This record gives sequence, structure tokens and C-alpha cells, in this order.
Amino acid sequence: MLEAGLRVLRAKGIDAVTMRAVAAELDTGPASLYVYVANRKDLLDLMFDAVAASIDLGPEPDPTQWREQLEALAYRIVEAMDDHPGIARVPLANVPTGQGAARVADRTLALLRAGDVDDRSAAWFIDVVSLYINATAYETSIYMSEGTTEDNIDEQIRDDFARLAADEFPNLTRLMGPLTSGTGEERFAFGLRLLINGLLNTPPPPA
Amino acid sequence: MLEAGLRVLRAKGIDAVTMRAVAAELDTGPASLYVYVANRKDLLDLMFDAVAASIDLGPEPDPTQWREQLEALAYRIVEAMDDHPGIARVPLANVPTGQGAARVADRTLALLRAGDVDDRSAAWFIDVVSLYINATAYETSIYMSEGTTEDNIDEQIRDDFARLAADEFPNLTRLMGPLTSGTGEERFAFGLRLLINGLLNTPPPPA
DNA sequence: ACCTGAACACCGTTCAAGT
DNA sequence: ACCTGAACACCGTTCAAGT
Repeated sequence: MLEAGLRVLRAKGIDAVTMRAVAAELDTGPASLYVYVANRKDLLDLMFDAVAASIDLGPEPDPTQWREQLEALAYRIVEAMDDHPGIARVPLANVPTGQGAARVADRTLALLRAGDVDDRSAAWFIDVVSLYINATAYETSIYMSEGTTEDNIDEQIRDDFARLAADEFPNLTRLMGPLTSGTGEERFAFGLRLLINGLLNTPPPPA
Repeated sequence: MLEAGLRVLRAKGIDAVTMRAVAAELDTGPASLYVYVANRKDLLDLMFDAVAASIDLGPEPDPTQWREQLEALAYRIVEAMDDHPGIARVPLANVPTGQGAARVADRTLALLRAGDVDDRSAAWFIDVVSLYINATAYETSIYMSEGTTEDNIDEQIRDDFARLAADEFPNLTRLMGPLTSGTGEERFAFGLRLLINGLLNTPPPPA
């Protein structure tokens, strides 16, 4: 049943994962799913955990390379989400507590520990970086589901902005170039570098 | 009509903002709304922009206080979102381009400029910090709509985790204390400090 | 005891018919 | 010309009835 849900998710995105669609995939009616899951939210939670469980954790944490390893893990997480359009909405809506998610969180903490990051900073950082990764993946999935390319987005942003009074927003006007520059990957990589640099330059939160 | 929508939003959250509910607020049928908006997404976009327009931008950017001003602005944005449960999902789903949102973005850029931040860094940073603010606000709204308190969340995280094999997730086990410590506000403040410190310690992205 | 057909109470959106 | 009642094509979930 989980597999049927994941098939629908991969093929048509999270909004297409209706109880009826998953039931149809199993040649039965929607009521039958309630034998296995409590409700649709429960099904989506299970599906997210399955996606998390499929993520390659990479090599064991190496103190001399923890940063590169952490960034590489983040890219693989986004990749897994991109293969399952919209699933990133699930961890945004509630803290995931399944095995698959725990596995990824535990490895993330292990990498931060390999980097000698303070315990409390590490614990709070994982929330910040997860929010960033999930929000990025969710945004990407929306653009993909609308069939929007990056060029289209930039073009539309410029168009929408052109409709606003330029002199009312001088900074947006002046920075329109940088604002629409770079690919999604480049921007994500910049944000990730920024987050880790921030972690390394912020005192641990007071206990 | 926008006002009717905002009333429903404030009272019952974004999921309750159905075409039927907004129409009922106006003593008419759902079909009548289509005279003013193209569809529900359009209505929600307009509502988000109205919320953004209501945000107090605070005093003019001061180069000696730009950082405190930027943080204070971020808090006010989250506050406005918290008063309109779930509206933060809108800017997560697509780049907002209305007047209200442009106003806030322009002020954010002005503050970064007052802090002498590189143009390209500022332009890319605004995406990162917006994602962080919106994702935080969205998460908060979900907990509130479920009537969940912070204590309940921590308790449930501990419970859920207790069901997992402790020895399989040694880092989560070891850090359970820090992981469930602090209030939502403290964690948000830490993340915001971290983001700004990251900005100040990351070279601008290459052109 | 287990599964599910049919029904219930909702949705967003369309369009023909009314004013 | 403008507005909208009624209908269409969907939802998630429940529960009585079947096996």
C-alpha cells in the first residue's frame, strides 16, 4: 500500500496522492485503506519516512571532511525530495519521528559532532538546516508541478516587478540583476555555505 | 471581499478559507467570487499581500543599528503571519510579487545595504532568510491549529523517539536534552543570528 | 473478523439562466 | 452586462452491510 502511494507520488506529485487514487492503484475502494492507515495525513507521514529511509548516508563521518560530507548529504536529501514532488511539505507541517527520518537526523548530528560543533548548537542547527532544505525542496516541487522553468520564473518576476512603481522600490530596482541571477542549485549551495558558516561563527545558545 | 477572506483567515486559519466560506461571509454563493478573483490561489495571493502590506517597517535604516533593525523586522513579519494562521504557506509556494511583499523586500534590502553587505550576497540572502521566516511561521501555525503547546510537542517527540531503538540512533539519544530545549522564540532568534553571522562570514557568490 | 459499497458532508469551478 | 443557482466532478471519512 505504501508502494502504491509512492508510485502515485513519483508519477503525479503529492496533491494527486488521494485516498481514491491510491485505492485505485490497488484495485479497491478508498475505504479499504483505512484498515492500514488512520487517515491521509498518516499515509503521507509514512510515505515521507520511506523517502527518508531511501537516502544514501554516504561514508562514515570523517573529522577532516565533515563539512563536505554534510553538504553532500544535504544535496542527496534534496535530490530524494525532488524525485517525490511535494513530499517536502510533510516535514514542514510536523516534526518527522519515523525511523527513516531519525536515521538521517542521527547522521547529521554525527557529522556536526565530527566537526566538533557544540552539542546545543548542533541540536538547534539541525532544525534550521532542515527547515531550509525542506522549504527549498518544497518550492522546487511547486515550480516543477507548474512546468515552470527557471528562465520563466525570472522572466515573470521581472514582469511582475515592472508593473510596480520603480521609484517606490529603489532597492529592488537597483538589485534586479543579482535578484534574478544564478540557478536554483547555485542559490541553494550559497545558502548552505552561509548556514554552516553561521553555525561556525555563532556562540551556542545559552542554557 | 478581501476583508471577508481575511476575517475567515484570522478566525479559522487558511484551510477554512474556502470559496464557500468567504462567499457565506458576504451573503452570496461561491460563484460570485469569480467576478473578483480568478480562483482560490489568486484570492490567497491577494490575502498574503494584504498581510505583508500591514507589516510595520520600523524606523529608517540606520547604519549603526542595521542588524538590530533587521532582526526586529523579522520578528514583526513572523508576528503578522502568526495572526493569520497558515498564510505563510503562500510565499512558500510561489515568489510573492505584490506591492505589500515588495515593500517588505525593499526595506530588507535597504537594511542590508545600510550594513554594507555586497549586492549579490544581499540579493541571494533575502531568499534564504525569507524561506527561514516563512517556514518557521508555517510550522508555528500548524502547531497552533492542532492546539499543540510547546510542552506537548517536546513530550511527543520524546515519546515517539522512545519507540525507536536507542542504540540505533546514538547521537539523537545523547542529544535528546538539547534537541527539546528552548522555546520557539529562542530557537527562531538563534537561527536568525546564525543566518546573519553566516552572511557576514561568507564570500559573495561568484558572478 | 475482516473488508468494502454506498453514502455523507464537504470541496473548487463552470455555465446556463436569470435580472 | 452583470451576477448567481444549480450542477459537475471531485475530495476524505464513516458505517452498515456483506463475506
